[in-house]
Amino acid sequence: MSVTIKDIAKLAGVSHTTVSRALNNSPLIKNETKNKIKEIAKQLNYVPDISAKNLVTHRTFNIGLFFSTLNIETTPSFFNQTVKGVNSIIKDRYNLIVKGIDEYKDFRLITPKRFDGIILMSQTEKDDLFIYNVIEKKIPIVVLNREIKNDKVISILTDDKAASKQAVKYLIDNGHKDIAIILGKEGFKSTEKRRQGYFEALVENNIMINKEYIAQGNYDFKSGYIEMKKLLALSNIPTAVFCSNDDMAIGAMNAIFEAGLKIPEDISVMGFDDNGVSQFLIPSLTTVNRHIEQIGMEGAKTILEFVEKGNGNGMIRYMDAELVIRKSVKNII
Amino acid sequence: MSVTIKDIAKLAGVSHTTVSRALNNSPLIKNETKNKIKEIAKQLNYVPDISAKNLVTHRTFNIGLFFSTLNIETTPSFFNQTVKGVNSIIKDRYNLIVKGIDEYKDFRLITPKRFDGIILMSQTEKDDLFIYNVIEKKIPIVVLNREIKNDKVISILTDDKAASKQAVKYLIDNGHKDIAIILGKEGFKSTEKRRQGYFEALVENNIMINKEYIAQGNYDFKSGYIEMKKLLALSNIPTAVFCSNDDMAIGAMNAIFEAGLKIPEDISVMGFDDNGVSQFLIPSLTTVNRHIEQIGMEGAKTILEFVEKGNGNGMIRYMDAELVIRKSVKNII
DNA sequence: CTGTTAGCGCGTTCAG
DNA sequence: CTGAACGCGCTAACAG
Repeated sequence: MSVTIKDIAKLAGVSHTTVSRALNNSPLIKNETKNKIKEIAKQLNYVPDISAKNLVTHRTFNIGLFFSTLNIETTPSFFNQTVKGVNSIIKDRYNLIVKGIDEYKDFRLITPKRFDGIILMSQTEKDDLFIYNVIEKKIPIVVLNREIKNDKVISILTDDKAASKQAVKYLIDNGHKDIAIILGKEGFKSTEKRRQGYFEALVENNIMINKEYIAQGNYDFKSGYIEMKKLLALSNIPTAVFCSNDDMAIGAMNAIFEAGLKIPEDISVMGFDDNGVSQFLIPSLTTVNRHIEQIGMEGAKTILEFVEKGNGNGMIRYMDAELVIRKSVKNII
Repeated sequence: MSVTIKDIAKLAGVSHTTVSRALNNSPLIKNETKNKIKEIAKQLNYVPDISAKNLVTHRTFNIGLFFSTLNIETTPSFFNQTVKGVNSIIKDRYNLIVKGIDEYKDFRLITPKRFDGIILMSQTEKDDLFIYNVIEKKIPIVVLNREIKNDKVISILTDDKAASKQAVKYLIDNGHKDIAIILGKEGFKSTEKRRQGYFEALVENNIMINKEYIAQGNYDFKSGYIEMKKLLALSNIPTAVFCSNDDMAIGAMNAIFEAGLKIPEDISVMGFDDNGVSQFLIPSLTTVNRHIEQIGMEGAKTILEFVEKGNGNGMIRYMDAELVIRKSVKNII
């Protein structure tokens, strides 16, 4: 059997209580005995029995990292960056439990007895049910990527409007005026925010908004392809296209190549997300990096503080995104 | 406070032991009382306290999924597929704890008290230290992606040799004879296996092996680019290149485009891995899919059996890979 | 078939 | 500053 505080107690000639206190750095214990006990613990390679500890402290040292789903809708690099970011903070202090919400039949197993705190990388409104369930059970929660207005939840997300505005501004700075946009999925907040950024950039630069240049995509590869085809069929083809995410940008690029046109010579393409593929495309895609990994890190720091110090007042935090200039946009001035 | 078996016991007018047994489907309990107790438990929304349970059963319901690292060397889609595959089997029965080995300062926290079993997606020999540590502590382990010869560990991996042989055979079937290979990182088992497959395919088809066509890469994008440049500088340029992974294939494609050549018209390119990017390239990359997700699923099934039934005799299982035909290889017959 | 009793390893009163 | 005694919620002997 593994060593317990009792074993240490015997060796140190004290009670197990003293050992417990010493190991937990209680101020009640003399430094001398404390050090002695710690020394013995180290030599015996003592590792606390987490279950026993949890039973009495009501903690678990489990942090849950939930995604709306682990399926195709979650981009690999998005997923990877999030887990990486969170784990880089959590390290071995906590267990990081990675799950898709859709793997749970019901939420009975989501309890404070199983999770000290939860980070949710939320991608759809359907997650709200989950979120309210978690709040109800008084489990600390941080929501990434979506804005949740509730005084119990902390949201951390990119300022999509500012980011897309910056992206479109870059196109304008490169001399483009005929700029089309392929929108994301209808009804999504991010779609709306990115659209707003596009509008604002145009308006602030006195460029008329051309309805023909507004295409309704749905964030997937195929919709980018289809909508781009429509844009190419216009009598007045845009000189640049802002795609609301990289997947659609790739679809659009395919459509452009198929039409026998060149990027960026004939038409410039701007993406959004920096999804990990975009740097390898030919030409490499100019896009917006949302620093997902960093959002994961912030989420982790926040939940730890929440869990350990109880600072859990709801708030919404915006993180900056970064324009990544590569080779799919041409300066036409 | 949450409801415990004692609460149920009171309501049912039995002892808490009986409740425990009933809920665990002990054959010692009459069906009648069993049903009654279960009914009450359901109405009270009873969820067992996992810590208390663990304390006495010495189980944790934690399965660890470890990667060599969560850093850049682990491809996002590789990572994503693995987690997805494993979780699709584990579901909510176990907590899946996802970590990079390099997040642990030492392995003191890796104990049977914290993990019922461990799945290791191993990518380097350095993991052996970790593996032996786990074995020593008698934690059930399944190693994915690397061959571990030890009667305590079950390995599950692709038959790289057969797979690369199949890939090269496809090139040959398409009329190619001047086939170059860009090897993976020196010293890696996979590099060697894939090289062997290449050799065998050529030999069996009576094609002379040309030393000039064997380039030493290291699995990364850049090495593919550099080695391809060298191949293009040959007096006798190959008509096809087999790259030992997709990342290098993408690098090679860039080199080819830079040289003003077309794929597949001027030169055919074959990858290996189907890394998630390859389908979006232009042209899309013909490659070999290793079904990582399925390997994850098998790993999960295996570890569960190991943990729950104790079937843990070391063995090595090979999984089939699949040739994915896309547009980067031309038939030149 | 069911209940009584004990104990898992730890933290926490309450006394000293 | 330290220790004795108790209890967290659960399962496992041992009785009946």
